[in-house]
Amino acid sequence: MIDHNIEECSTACFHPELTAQVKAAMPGEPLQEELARLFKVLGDQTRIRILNALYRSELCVCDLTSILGMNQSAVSHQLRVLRDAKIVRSRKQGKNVLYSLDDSHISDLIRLGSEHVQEEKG
Amino acid sequence: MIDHNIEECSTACFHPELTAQVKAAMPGEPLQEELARLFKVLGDQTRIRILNALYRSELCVCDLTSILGMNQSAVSHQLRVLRDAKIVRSRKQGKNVLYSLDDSHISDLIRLGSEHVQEEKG
DNA sequence: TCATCATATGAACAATTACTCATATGATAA
DNA sequence: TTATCATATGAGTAATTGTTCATATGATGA
Repeated sequence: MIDHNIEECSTACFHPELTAQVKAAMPGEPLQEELARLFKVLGDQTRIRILNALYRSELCVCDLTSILGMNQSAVSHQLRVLRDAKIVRSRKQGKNVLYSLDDSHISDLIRLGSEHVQEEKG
Repeated sequence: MIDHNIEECSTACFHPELTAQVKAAMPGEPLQEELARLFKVLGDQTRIRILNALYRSELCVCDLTSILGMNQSAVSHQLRVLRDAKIVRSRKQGKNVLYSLDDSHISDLIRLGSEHVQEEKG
């Protein structure tokens, strides 16, 4: 849904050849859309806390409820978001459902992001 | 604003020692909050497209306007979000303002995220 | 079977957000 | 100075989202 009614800068403002080069080198829209969706899922404190917990151990919903200090419904809703994004995986064990991280990339992303955040503070 | 009225599971449901261990090993809340904020900023397709463009070259707002096919106001608003998050940097050159990535961690994050997304497709 | 427990989910609501429109700012050129 | 151009920004709005409440599902044990 890209609007092509661009108000092009009058003359010397923009750099046509550079712009064309960059435009040609850009990743495809579907990839960028999925990438944004991935980051959006990571962009919530509750979900980050869930992932930081699951990074340390496989846990059932009830454990997470206790660790996060949130009610079960809220936790389950966020777990669904993470499951849909294939960031966490679940398996049943009796009455419980155990969750764990689905993908090593995710912990790498969290590690890298944490480094950035920590360095920025200094 | 953590609610401590947790409905603790009756008995054998949750694993107290494990839960305590994980709780103790969790990163501090401020770090997790900032991390979530960082990912939230990355979690928008327009901003991802801006970053993918700036990854390839320093560009003025007008260039970005052309590359993204969006109007100047929308681009400037998103650039502000990125500037506030210290993800991009700007410098004046005549009437133009040139933007570039502020931090190498960001391109690493985008690279890593892209890998994840691409592998997931297969 | 029925009761209970852990988890999942739909609806509703408040808060946030990305875009548009209009206008302001600040630099250059005449 | 005044006009013009590139960019920034405030207000308004539609869409999205995180939480809560109530309820459903599905497994276990009696």
